Amino acid sequence: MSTPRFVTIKKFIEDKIDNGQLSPGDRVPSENELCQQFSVSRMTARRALQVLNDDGLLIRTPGLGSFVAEHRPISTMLEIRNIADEVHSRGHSYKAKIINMDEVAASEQQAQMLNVDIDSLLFHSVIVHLEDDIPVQWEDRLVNPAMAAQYLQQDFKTVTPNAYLSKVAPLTEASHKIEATLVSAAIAAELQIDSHSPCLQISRRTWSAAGVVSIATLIHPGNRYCLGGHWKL
Amino acid sequence: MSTPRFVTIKKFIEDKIDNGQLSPGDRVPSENELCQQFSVSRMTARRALQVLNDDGLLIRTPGLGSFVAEHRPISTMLEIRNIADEVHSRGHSYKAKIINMDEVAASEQQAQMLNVDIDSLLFHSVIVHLEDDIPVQWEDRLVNPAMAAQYLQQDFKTVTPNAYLSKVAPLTEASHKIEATLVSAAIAAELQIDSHSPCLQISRRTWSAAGVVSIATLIHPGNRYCLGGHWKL
DNA sequence: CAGTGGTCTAGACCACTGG
DNA sequence: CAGTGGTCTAGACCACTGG
Repeated sequence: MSTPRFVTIKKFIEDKIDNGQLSPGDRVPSENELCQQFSVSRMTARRALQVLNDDGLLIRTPGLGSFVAEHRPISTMLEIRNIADEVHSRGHSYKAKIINMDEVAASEQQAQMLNVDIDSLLFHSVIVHLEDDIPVQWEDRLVNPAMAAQYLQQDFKTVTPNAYLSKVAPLTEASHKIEATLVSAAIAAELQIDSHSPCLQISRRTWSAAGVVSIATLIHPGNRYCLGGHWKL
Repeated sequence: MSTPRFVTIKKFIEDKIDNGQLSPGDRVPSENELCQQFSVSRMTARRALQVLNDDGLLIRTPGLGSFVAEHRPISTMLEIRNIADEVHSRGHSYKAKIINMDEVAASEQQAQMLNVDIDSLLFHSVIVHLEDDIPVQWEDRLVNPAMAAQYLQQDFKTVTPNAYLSKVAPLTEASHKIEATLVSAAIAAELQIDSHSPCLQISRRTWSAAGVVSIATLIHPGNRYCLGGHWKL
C-alpha cells in the first residue's frame, strides 16, 4: 500500500502553493520537467497536474504552461449532498462524533412537520461531522419511524444518516431554509467556536414517495463552510 | 476539432443512465468490454469511466466493476429574485436608500472576475433595501460598463439594479457563494443591527450572453432574512 | 481461477503559444 | 522553431473480488 507516484508529485506542488513558494499566477514545472525531476513517464507527471487542475488549483494552457490559479476553489454546489462525500471529494478525512441517539415524543410543531400524531415517538440523532478532525457540521435530525424502522440501529460513524435514509427511503422532494444564526454555548463548544461566531444554518425537510421522512437542522461554523452554486441557461 | 473518443464513450454511458436503460446499482461495461466495443486502448476506455466516477455518476470497485451510483447529485434551485418583488409578495412596502453611485478603477481581483482590464472604470452602486422601513439587504454592486452603459443614470429608488440589468442584459448564467459573516460597523449601522449580529452574505456573479455583467455582494441581517428552496422529483 | 479497476511506462501525433 | 498541454496506444504489474 505505497503512495502512488502521481500523488507524491501532486503533494510536492500543493505544498509549494500552501507555503507560498508558489503564488497565484506563478508557473509550475511543465509535464516534461516533472518527468525528469521524478523519473516518471509523462502520463504520470501529467496526472498530478491534471488532478490539481480538476481541483481548481492550477490553470493549464496548451503552448503556455500550468499556472497557480488566482483563487482557491469555492467549496460546493448547493446540493443535497452527503457531508462525508463532500469532505472526501476535497481529499480530506471524514469522521463523525455521535452526540446522541434516542427517541423523543413529537411536539406539536414537529408532529405537524413530519405529519404524525402529537406525542408519537420520533427517532432522534445528534451528530457532529468532522473534516480533518475539525468540526464542520452539527446535525440534529428527527426521523419518522414509519419510514426507517431500523434508524437507531445504524452505525453513523460509517454511514451518514443522509446516506442511510436515501437508501431505505429514496428522496423525492426536499425543502430548505438557509439562514445566519448564533448558536447555544453547548453547540458552540461541540463545534469548537466562540458562541458569538456567526453560523450558517440549514433547516431541511425531506420527503420520500410515502411522505415526510425527516427534518434536520445542519449548523456550520461561518468561517469554515460556505455554500456555492452555479446556475446556467 | 473532433470529439475526443473518451468523451464519446462517456456520453454513450451517460445517455443510458439518463434514459433509464441503466438504473442505480446496475453494472456498466468494464474497461475491457469498452475497449472492444469502441476499439480503443484501455487507457481511453478507462478515462471515460474515470470522468463519470469523478462526476459522481459511477462507483467503481476493483475486482467487482463499475456501477451506476445510487444518488445523482441534486442541485437545488436558488432563485435570483428581485428584492423589491420579494418584499411586495409579502404584502410589505418596499423602499431603497441610495448610499453611493460612482465609478471605481478595477482592482486586479475585480478585473479578473469581470473579465476586464485592471484599472478600467467600473460602475459601482451601494444600496440599502428596506421592507416596511426596516433594512433587509445591503447591496454592493460592480457592473461592467460595456454591458450596461446607462447604469449610473438609472433611478434605483424605483427600479432595482437587478431588474434593470435583467432588462438590458438578460441573465444566462450565475454563480453564488453563501456564507454567514459579521459585518463592519459602517454596514451594521446602515442595516440598523449590532455589529456582532450574524449576517447572511451572498456573493453573486451574473453572466449575460456577451459575458460577465456584474458582481454583487448582498448582506442580510440574520434575524430578518432567510433563503428558502424547494426541490421536487 | 479469470476478471476488475489502479497504477505506470515509453512511445506517438496534434494544435497551439511564444520568440 | 522548441516547448506546451490534449489525446491516444499497446503493452505491463498489482491487489483485489468472486466463483
